[in-house]
Amino acid sequence: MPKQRITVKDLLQSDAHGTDVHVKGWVQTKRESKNVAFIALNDGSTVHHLQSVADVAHFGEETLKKVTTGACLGVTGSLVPSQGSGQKVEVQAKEIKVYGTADPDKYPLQPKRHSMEFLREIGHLRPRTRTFGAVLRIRHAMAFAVHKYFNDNNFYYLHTPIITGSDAEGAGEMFRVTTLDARKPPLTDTGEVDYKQDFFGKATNLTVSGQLEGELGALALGNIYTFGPTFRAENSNTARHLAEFWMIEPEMAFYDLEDNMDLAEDFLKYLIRYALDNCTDDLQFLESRLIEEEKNKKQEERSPMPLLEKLRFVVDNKFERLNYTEAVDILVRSKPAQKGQFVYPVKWGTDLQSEHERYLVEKHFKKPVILVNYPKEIKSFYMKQNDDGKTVRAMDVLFPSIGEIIGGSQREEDYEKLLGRVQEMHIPMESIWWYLETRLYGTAPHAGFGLGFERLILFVTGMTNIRDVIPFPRTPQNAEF
RNA sequence: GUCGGCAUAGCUCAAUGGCGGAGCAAUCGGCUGUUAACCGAUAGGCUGCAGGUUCGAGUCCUGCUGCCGACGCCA
Repeated sequence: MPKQRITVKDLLQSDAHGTDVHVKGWVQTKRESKNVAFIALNDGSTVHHLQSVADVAHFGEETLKKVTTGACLGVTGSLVPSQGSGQKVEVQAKEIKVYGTADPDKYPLQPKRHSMEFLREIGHLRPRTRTFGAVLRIRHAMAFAVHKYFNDNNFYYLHTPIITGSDAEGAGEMFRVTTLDARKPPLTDTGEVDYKQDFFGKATNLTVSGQLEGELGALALGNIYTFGPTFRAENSNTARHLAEFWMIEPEMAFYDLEDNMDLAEDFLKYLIRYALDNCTDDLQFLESRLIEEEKNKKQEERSPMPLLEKLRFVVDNKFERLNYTEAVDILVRSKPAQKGQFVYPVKWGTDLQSEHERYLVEKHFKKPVILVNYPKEIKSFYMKQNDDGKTVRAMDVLFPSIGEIIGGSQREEDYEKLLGRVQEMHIPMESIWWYLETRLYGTAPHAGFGLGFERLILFVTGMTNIRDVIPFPRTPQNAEF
């Protein structure tokens, strides 16, 4: 008897008929008739189940009674061609070891479709569903592909701090990190909380972006990227926002905005192609799941194309690139604007609303769009100013249905211009001096961007809520599991 | 945070202001190999919580709580 466990994935590809195998996993369903029971087993290695066949007389009721949906089993048996049509091979069971039963009266997962809302309530068990298994395997593959892409292209993985003392980026509200007694913190003479007595001797927060530190890396190592958790204490309640999410932020010395766009497009296409090449089974499962789900929807609410076709479409087509100013022109002349169908008016100088971005991506161009050269007033202080005095070298990559997937820019490398913006925006020198010094000593043109990892996974998996593409979502009023 | 919607069996959902139901799951039985098996039966409920209107409230009204969707902030 082989002691080594073989995964369901390997088993299903095997043609070593007649050999004994040992497989372990969780029961998805059991179908039983008088003489024979069929146990569908899943071990997380693939979206497919293994069918193991158990002779009722051989095992007896006592054992088979414990084999219920959710139970964990070890099955030893002979790998044989399947008599049924659903699978090529199956395991004719000789021994069944029950590692853990799952009381069928209480186990919440059933062999049926559950709503995503219900599965969020049982976050500790939802990885056992096929849908979450598929999403989590794809998530893993995408994380691996991120590292592979950058490693193959000579980028260094830079670990930027998670606890930070700077509030410079202004990307959003921050979570305070402190060891002070929340009930009676030490106070200064003026009655403020005295963070000099805190653990780090100053006020600290969880990072909202690794970019500023990333720039330090790029201005020494050339090309770097970060890939880590990021925290925003915004009270955002949408299907696209998390309080804790993972962000990928490459930063490149000697890149201008064009280079930055080229990298962003190539990177996204590489990742999606990687999923198409390496996650075929999971993507096919998610695609058919989506088609099934959309049968209940009206024609106009259904996706314009199936998941795999949508992914191939993005890989095969060049992203549309245009200036913010051009985008505003298109929007002003658009049908919805003329008919007054936009909730928000389109005007040069204001940020584009979701409805405007969606119109450009989904109706006008019908493909990903990169918008560049935004008005400086609506963008961050560190972005390189254009000669027109009005715009900065910012870029947003917009994807269908999820909107902004990447935000980036060429950085301002001129010390005086950067200092000017810092002063205009009243950023305290004691929190930003080190950043400014990079422009004082051997400054260089450079650029970078941030890719929201979960937004990428949303797009690749076709899932609709960002809470369902991260194992343990953190959102306002929810830090369960 | 703003606006809107929803809350009924373990799950997904029905029920004109008038006796709370179905499918799935569970339990029991049947079935010669099934594919989210099939057939028969059984059991399962403080209709989210607190008030109010009414002869009568799951249904109408008020408040609270939770969830969902859209929007804002962004990635």
